[in-house]
Amino acid sequence: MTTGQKNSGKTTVYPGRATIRNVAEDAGVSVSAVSKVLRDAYGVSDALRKQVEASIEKLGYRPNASARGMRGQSYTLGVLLPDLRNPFFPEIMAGVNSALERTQYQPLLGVSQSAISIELALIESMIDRQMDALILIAPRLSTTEVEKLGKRMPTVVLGLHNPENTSYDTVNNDDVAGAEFVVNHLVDQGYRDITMFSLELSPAEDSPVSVQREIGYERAMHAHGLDKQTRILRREQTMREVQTAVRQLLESRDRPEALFCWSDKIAFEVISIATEMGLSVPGDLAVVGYDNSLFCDLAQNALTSVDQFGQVLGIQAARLALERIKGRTEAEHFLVQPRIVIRNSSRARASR
Amino acid sequence: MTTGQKNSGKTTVYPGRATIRNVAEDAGVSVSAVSKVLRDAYGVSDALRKQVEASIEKLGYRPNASARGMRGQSYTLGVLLPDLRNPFFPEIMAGVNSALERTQYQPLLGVSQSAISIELALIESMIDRQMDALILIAPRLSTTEVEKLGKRMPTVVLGLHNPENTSYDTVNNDDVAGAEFVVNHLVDQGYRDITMFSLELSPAEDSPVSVQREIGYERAMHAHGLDKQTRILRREQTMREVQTAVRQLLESRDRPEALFCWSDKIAFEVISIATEMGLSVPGDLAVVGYDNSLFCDLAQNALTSVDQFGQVLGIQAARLALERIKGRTEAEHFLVQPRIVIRNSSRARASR
DNA sequence: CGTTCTACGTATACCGTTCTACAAATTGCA
DNA sequence: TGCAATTTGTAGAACGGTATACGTAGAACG
Repeated sequence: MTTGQKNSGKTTVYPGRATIRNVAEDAGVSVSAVSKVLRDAYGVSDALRKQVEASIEKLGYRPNASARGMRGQSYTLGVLLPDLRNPFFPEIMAGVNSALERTQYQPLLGVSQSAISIELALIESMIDRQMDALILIAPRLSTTEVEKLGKRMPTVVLGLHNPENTSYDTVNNDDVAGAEFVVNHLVDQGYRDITMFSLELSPAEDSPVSVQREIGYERAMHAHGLDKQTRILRREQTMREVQTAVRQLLESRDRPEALFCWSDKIAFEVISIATEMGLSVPGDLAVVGYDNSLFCDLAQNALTSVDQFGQVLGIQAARLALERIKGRTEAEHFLVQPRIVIRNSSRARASR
Repeated sequence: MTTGQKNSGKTTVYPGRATIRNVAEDAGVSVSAVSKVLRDAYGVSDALRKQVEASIEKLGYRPNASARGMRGQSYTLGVLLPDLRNPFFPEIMAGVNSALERTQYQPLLGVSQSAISIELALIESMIDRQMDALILIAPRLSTTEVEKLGKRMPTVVLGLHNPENTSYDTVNNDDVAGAEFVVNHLVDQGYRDITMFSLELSPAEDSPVSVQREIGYERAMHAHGLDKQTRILRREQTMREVQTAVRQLLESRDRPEALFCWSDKIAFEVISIATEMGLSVPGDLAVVGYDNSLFCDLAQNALTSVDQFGQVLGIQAARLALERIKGRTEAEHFLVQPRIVIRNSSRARASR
């Protein structure tokens, strides 16, 4: 029979809430009038607005986002993060949040665990949920796929350089400049043999930030006449991969004087392994990171790092997303100038 | 009339997608039939199912979650985090994600920035968005408010002990036991003068985890006859508050031998300040944290900490939420037994 | 004074699902 | 064979908003 479902009906266990119709009735006006007030649409007298707003207040009415999503907007922005463990991403979110604070829009996060399959599923699922726009943070997707996505819905991307594309906006810090700052600073402190620890790319990805940072690194090394010392080590981001590579590098005869890591996360790992091996930082090895994340400031790390102003990036991303929703269709590309924050991990090299 | 304007008028710049009607048409069946297949409902022959599934596949159809939300479920779970910067929360999320991986349900995160006003707004906004259930992680809300919420919709709470409540489920680690482990371990290592650094509560909050950990601390200290050494320092979670308090404590004449911090985040800060002051850990001060978060393992921290199995907590929370959605109404309370992970920061005390 | 604007409101057709009520076809059984 | 029971499928009314099309006053204008 299958009649059993006791809580089947729509009334379920949990009580209903005021609808736009209730408000209209209470205010003695039409449903359309209420809708107009809600949307701040044309053709509403002051008196009507007051009237309706009073009823809304009185009934504690809140519009149902699903219903809205069916016809117009859902007032929800989807934000896609690869990983919550990277302390840089929270900064961006803080920016997004603060930019949307006083608007009707609500950002909701999805976490892809750095897996491209989950990333794709998450994007689809956000589209299913009628998100008004998507903010992708450091996506694994290829630029062509993101470009396709941008044609489907308003899209803003952080951490993927591609100024030529037309269908989506980008927000980035100037990774080339950031890397140049690092090399210049290290050279300044007396280091010459500077290796870069970068990210191994899967074939699918094409222009994430690490590539830009490599360009900046190479360019600056070249400018200082250090072509012979130029060395880039690339590894996937898994702990095991990173640890063995770092250990190997630090144990080898030609251990560099300084190591520029493409992210703080890697740099912390480097400090850890160096410490374990009895090497002192910066005495035996200078270390520089990228992101200037929370933990750089702790004395046990004291990590020199490039600050890319995550909050600013987040604020701009939110702004661009809202503009897209409002109707802008030409792509816009925002670039923040980073700064280097100097700490003990790159202190001047003692002359030998 | 109203033939099939394929692009349906208002579809703006972005193209439409297949609807349940398209699928029905393509498969040559009724809309209800397709809906039944989607919901795995009673009264579908094998042949029909095959037929419909083929069309779904062919058209790349995906149900619109907003439309679903209007009638029944939205297949979305809202997860509320106070703060992304705390490295413990990602663990929980990983658990939630993995538990929902193979289901139709999608978890979406909201971040309250540890502000009770944002937390409330976020909860409302998730209700507006027809979330099927809410998972609150370490909420600032009082238990009474959460209780009210639990009557409105399926709710699971992490990090708020209240086994007596009836309207919502809880998932926790045994904080009392965890704190006892810490004290027992420190005593074992030869420490006697053990201070606890805990959390200052606003009047609104009533039983967060820190209180439970205080109870465990006090109980264990008492069991070891260390009532006279029992000392709890409470501070709000802001960096400034914590730093000045720690500095003061470490500078004072009666600096403790060991400091048990209610969270890793605090413990890292303690290590930093101690390092800055020239104190060695554990030589001059043993430090223990709580959460066993990612960075404990780094050699520069080497922080002994209590592992509360965040992933397990997340998995259980997701399970309970799904059960609630399915119709369970009696509250369930899940408790995980934590374990202590011993590292260098609490190494045996050298006898004086 | 008749006509055209403009400002303000309303009626109502959707949007894409779910799910109840019901019809039709098939099966079971005496 | 007749009739009830079961299985399989369909029609169509919601759900709670949005937005178009339209009606109705006054005001402005010639």
